[in-house]
Amino acid sequence: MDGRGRRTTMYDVAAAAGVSHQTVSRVVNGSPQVRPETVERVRSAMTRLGYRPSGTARNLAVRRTRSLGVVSFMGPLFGPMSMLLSIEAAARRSGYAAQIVSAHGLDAGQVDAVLEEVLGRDVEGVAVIAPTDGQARMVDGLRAQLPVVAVEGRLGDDVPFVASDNEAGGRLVAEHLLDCGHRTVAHVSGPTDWGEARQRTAGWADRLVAAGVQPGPVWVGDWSPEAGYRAGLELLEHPRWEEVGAVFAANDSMALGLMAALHRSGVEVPARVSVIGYDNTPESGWLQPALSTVEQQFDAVGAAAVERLVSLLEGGDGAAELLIPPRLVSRSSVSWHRRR
Amino acid sequence: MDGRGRRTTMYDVAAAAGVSHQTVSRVVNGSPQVRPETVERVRSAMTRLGYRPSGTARNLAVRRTRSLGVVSFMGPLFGPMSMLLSIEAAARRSGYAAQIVSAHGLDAGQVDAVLEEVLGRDVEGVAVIAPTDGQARMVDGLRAQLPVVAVEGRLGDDVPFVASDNEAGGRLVAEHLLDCGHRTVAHVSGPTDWGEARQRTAGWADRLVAAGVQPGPVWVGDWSPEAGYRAGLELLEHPRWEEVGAVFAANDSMALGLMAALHRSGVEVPARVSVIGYDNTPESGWLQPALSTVEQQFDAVGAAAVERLVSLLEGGDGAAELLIPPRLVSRSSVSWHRRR
DNA sequence: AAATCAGATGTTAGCGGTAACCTCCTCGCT
DNA sequence: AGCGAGGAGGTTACCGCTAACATCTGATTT
Repeated sequence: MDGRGRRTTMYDVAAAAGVSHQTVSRVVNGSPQVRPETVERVRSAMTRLGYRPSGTARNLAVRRTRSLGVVSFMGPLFGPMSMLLSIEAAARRSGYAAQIVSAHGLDAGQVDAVLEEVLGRDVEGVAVIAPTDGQARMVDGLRAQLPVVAVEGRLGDDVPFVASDNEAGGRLVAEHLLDCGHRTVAHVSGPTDWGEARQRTAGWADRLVAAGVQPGPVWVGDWSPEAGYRAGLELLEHPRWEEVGAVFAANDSMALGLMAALHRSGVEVPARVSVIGYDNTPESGWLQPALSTVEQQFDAVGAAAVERLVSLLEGGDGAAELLIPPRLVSRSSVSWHRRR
Repeated sequence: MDGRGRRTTMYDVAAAAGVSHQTVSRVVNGSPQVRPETVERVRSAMTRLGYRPSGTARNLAVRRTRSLGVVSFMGPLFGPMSMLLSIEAAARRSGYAAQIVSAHGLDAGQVDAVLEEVLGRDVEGVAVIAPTDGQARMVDGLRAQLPVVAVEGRLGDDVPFVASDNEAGGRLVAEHLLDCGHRTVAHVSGPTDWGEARQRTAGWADRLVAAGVQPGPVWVGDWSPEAGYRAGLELLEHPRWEEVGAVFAANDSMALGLMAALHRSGVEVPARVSVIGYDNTPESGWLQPALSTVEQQFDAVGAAAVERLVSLLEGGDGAAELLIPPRLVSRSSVSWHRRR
């Protein structure tokens, strides 16, 4: 800015350095077509005047913003949060800025406002972290306008989709429990309108059935510790409680609540019943007992999502679907089943 | 975009509706100076052609971007993460977009790159979440260019600063412990180059001293559960361990690790020793025992930060400093001290 | 009926860059 | 000496919008 509030432009620098604005532009963009001494003169004029190029003007001229929208439809849960960060980092590595817009509520008005918002920022593509159903249709308008990739929640068959393989995760859990000799296992699932929750449950059930084991009683929670706690109390009242040797909670928070309920009722984990969670939050290894769980590779998912989006922008066609395998983290909350 | 890749502009819409581009502009911006039927004609042309206004061009013309930079210098810790989200939400409520840039590392090169990045996006102001020292000087260049507000970590005396009142939080802890009859309390602090850590420690120590109690042994951790665990093990070996009736961990994660260590060694919490944390993470109420802790009002801090920044942009002068009081959450990990 | 006025719309000139094309100069070569 | 090539830099025309001012109606005033 100069004295009268006008911003310092290339033309000012050009005048000060005794060259044309185009030469200043060349210097700014590191063109080799400028003599070193000229570069020096321009550089010094720039710092003397405190010049900063206008990204806005540049974007307009080149007709690119190099920015991606990231819309996230939920609060500060561990998973979604980690995704957000990992996408931002991946985008930056690819030379794009991430325009993050997060909406906690999910009502139609909200969703529309968020989409308007992100569209209005001239992003070149959008990654939608939409783990619950019902956002799919609302996002239709978006898809018509620019490349979209769905992360963690499917948005429709024709939208490229990247996620952690929750079905595989569920299977991993079932397998681990079977390996440990468990034949009756209960489950506290996530909300049924979350694709991730359904898939974890499905993978788990499938694997059990494949082994000739009947999936045990199931409770539906909302990811919160409290939901796990309530499920735990009800589990203790369940007619088949005596037979239950293990419980699979669909995330670590619910596993925590569940263990709290069991503990309060004097039920020992893993001596009487094994517990396994999902997420591998930084805390889970330090719970009592240390929680066995499944770790998702958020970084890989975020990187893949950005990569797909960028390839779409560059004219490639995004492969339909990519699932990143999770891995089991075995700790002490699961133990061998001792037949009673 | 039309068939040949040229984007649909106001002029296209204008032509299609038989008006001038300026009238289209008026319609887009909801000017009352346009006849309803004209509005209708323009609107229909817009949807027919799939027109989207270019925010970039608009920003250039009005010479405002209405966006704020938010730079965050650390990883996915609960506190910083919550701040990020709350600032984004507050900014959006005030009509600004938040340009989030987060850097995990802190070396000089990194910091400069991040600042360049955020400056290059034409933000009007910047909120810096810089909880550790050493970023202060690096941010000097920024300050010269545009309004800056520091969040959670002071950036220098002349930079407006908004944070949760950590000293008050420390005092709250000490007071609570004193109220419960504890006279010897140990402390696992955060890293000493975090202002927040130092202030929690200072508030805690001050309050104890004011009550004529000598602050007990102190360990320095890095916020991780593991650090808490190690401190716990060392605490058990400490010559004065017998006298220690309570431990204040500077965040919930370390409190968790600490409790794990105590548990593993057969020390009962809170029967033998009380433990109190800081942060009130969603999980802390469900630990065993439920963790007493201090809750920070991240939403209020974020809102205040944005408010200050916006007021600076509008020519106001930011008040120097604002501290938001935290509140104590009393649960069962702290109990009355029974004199032995 | 001429003058006035306000509402509705059009015209022109930027905003701060980049792209494409053009000019000028110097150097090497025949 | 004449000529072409290429390096260094300048000119001009956009990019897609808004601001400011100009113009044109038709209705109202006198």
